[in-house]
Amino acid sequence: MKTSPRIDFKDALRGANSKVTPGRIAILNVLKKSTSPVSVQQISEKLPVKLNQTTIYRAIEALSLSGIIRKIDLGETGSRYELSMGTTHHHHIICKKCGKIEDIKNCDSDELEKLVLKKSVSFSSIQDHSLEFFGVCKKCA
Amino acid sequence: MKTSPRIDFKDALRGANSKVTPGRIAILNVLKKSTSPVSVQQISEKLPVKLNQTTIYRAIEALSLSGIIRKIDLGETGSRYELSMGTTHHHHIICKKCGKIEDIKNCDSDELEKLVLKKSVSFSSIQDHSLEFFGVCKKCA
DNA sequence: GCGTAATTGCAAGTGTTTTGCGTTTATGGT
DNA sequence: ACCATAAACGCAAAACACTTGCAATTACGC
Repeated sequence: MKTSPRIDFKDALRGANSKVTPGRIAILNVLKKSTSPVSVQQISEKLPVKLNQTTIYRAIEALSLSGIIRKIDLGETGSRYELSMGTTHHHHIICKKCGKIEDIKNCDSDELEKLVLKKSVSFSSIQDHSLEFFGVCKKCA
Repeated sequence: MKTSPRIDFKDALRGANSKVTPGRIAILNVLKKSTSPVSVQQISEKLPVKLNQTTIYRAIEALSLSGIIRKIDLGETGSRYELSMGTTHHHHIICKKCGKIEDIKNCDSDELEKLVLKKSVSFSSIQDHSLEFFGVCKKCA
């Protein structure tokens, strides 16, 4: 009997050699509740307990490095973050009018990376890629 | 007899209802000379005549809006810019070690956008996308 | 419980981009 | 060529995103 693939933040933190602190758990819970990538500002606002912004930045850095969360760049001034564990690599589509963000899943990214590597003249490996689409959502159309 | 598709910055500016000023021409020439997207800082340094940074930012904004240049986001702190006119849409691959940036051309982006639009549940159109790859170049491998 | 290294808070600093405002300049009409 | 005027510019200051140094606190293995 398989246990359901529940996300255990404590285990994830321990696995990353990070201390389990209330602040980090709180940040991860904010990301968990969010349906799309959130900014540092938004994380700060949604936190049930106030955390110093330096602490948030440092937590985010640690969580990013250990792969628990993912940094998302949408061409805005600041970066956004989303939970990485428990989710597969995916892309986003952003409405240029209202800012709505939707996930795009099941794109064959491996194929894409292979193709790009073949086209490149001076690269030997690809580790990652970011692919973001910008358009207009149905509500704004 | 076809005239070669030379880039005329003055015409482009006039076509965008922008004044033709030495500053803007200078900025465009910096971008023209550059082989990869450049930061505002880099633009400022490469300028043959010193321009106030506010002026650079405002020029960049105008040039972006009129589609003469393109904003490129590589997950760094600031944004980069490249000439849009005279080039076709393309992607980039960035070396995580040395920062080298190479253009990736001839990716079938239209196909990709069509596919993504089909997968999306709440979007009705796609205007643009950004696709950046991160890896290691041969020199750094 | 205790010791220690990791984490946090605070204050200050850096880098990027924006805003307000008064001056200068490009350009269309004469 | 001149003039009017809207656009562009320079300067100073501010807003915003993020980083750093350091001292105080806390998680966690023993």
